[in-house]
Amino acid sequence: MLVRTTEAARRANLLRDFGITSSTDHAVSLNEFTYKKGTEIFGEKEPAKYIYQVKLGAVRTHKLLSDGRRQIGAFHLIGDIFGLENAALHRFTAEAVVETTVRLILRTTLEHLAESDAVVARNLRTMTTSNLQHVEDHLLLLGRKTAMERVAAFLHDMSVRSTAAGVMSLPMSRRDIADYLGLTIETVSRAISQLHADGVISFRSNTQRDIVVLDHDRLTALDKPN
Amino acid sequence: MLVRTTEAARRANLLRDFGITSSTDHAVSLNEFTYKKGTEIFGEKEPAKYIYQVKLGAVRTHKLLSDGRRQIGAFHLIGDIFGLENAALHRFTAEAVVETTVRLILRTTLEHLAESDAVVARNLRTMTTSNLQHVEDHLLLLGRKTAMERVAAFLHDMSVRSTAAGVMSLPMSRRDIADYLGLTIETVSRAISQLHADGVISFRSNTQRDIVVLDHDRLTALDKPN
DNA sequence: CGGTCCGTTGATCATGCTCAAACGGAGTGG
DNA sequence: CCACTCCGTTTGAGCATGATCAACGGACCG
Repeated sequence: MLVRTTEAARRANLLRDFGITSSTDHAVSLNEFTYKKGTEIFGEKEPAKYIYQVKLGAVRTHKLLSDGRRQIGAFHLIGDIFGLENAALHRFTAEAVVETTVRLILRTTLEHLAESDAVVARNLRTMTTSNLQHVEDHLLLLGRKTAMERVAAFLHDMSVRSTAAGVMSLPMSRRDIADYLGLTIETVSRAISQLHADGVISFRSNTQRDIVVLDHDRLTALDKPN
Repeated sequence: MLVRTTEAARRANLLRDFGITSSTDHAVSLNEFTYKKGTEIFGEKEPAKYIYQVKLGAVRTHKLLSDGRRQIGAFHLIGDIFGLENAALHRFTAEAVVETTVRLILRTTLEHLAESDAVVARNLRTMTTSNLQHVEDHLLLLGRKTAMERVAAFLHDMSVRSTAAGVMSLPMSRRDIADYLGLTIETVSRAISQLHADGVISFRSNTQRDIVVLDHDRLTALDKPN
């Protein structure tokens, strides 16, 4: 009995770790899996069997045109949920940007849970909504913002999301950033160089992936408010 | 008693008209309202009090940058639901493209209904999902497609959605189309002229807003498949 | 130490934007 | 009924932003 109680508590904790609160205790199986850099986690149009949370690393989701042009929809950092589709099939391909460990939860489990537990259902809707909000904001960026505004918005967003102190370490390549912002790698590189020359950002260590935001206000000013 | 039953039946029918099926009968108040061409139905960041369905006319939803640049997120035609945010505030401004009549339903009513009725909840989720899908596909268009591909995709989509026969009547202006596709009115106009010159489409009547798709295959070929 | 990958920088190009003018319905008033 | 204006659209000419093509350099890795 004691064992069963402990096990239920552990599962409840795992569920809570997944960012999903429940009004009652439920048995939910949570597994972990690690993907090497660049490998596919799930493909577009595959059945959406699991919902994922990034435990360690970073994930990108993208769509492709037949000739190889790529649009990255979002980057998912530690703690973020992804693969939550509310549909039978995934609508993006998900890949590990770097070596990445994810937690998995069966979609059917969560949906079944949502049927009986309004709190879980509400949580799922909230997550879908924040997905939607991000994508909607990205529409405006892709449709109407200049290259510099896009890069500034990206750095600002990453800075807010990933930094505790002033340094952020971008796990993704210039190509990934370019495909996220609807630009080329050269344009992204030039914009970042410009920001550096203007004293808005600086680089830390030997790699180009650690960026310090020196002038946060100037960065946000470059990204036109909406 | 008979009166009450009839009233319940009427309400159930209205709910069904709204595209929301319910497992049981519920009292749902449905109102209609008509907006003049160009008027605002709701504004960005306003409380999302109602959910809407287009009964007659057409609606556009948009976001603005501070300097007036506009991104239209979607056009809603007859039968379409809009304003379904799953959040406290609207994230787009909605305006009537032409004189438009909408059906309204209180968001709280629907949400309350969804709490107890899993079928309603599922329907709401399905609608949110199709919103999400449309926006995600639009990301790819705005980030990676050429002007001609965008216009072709737009005409194809409108043709599929609004046409019974071969003629579609576009209710929105070139400016609206441009702001939807992330282009300028001149570029949209040139692309449409090009399609006309190439014999892919033709114009009906005296106005420029009735378009006949002559070569559906060639139109879809111009929009790269994804 | 050679090779590869990734990012930067430079030079040129092209797609789509800007500016400008003309066109053509729709509506209005003489 | 016709002239007039207004407004949205088309078309043209030149321009600019960002793409393309190319070369270089540093980091990493065998």
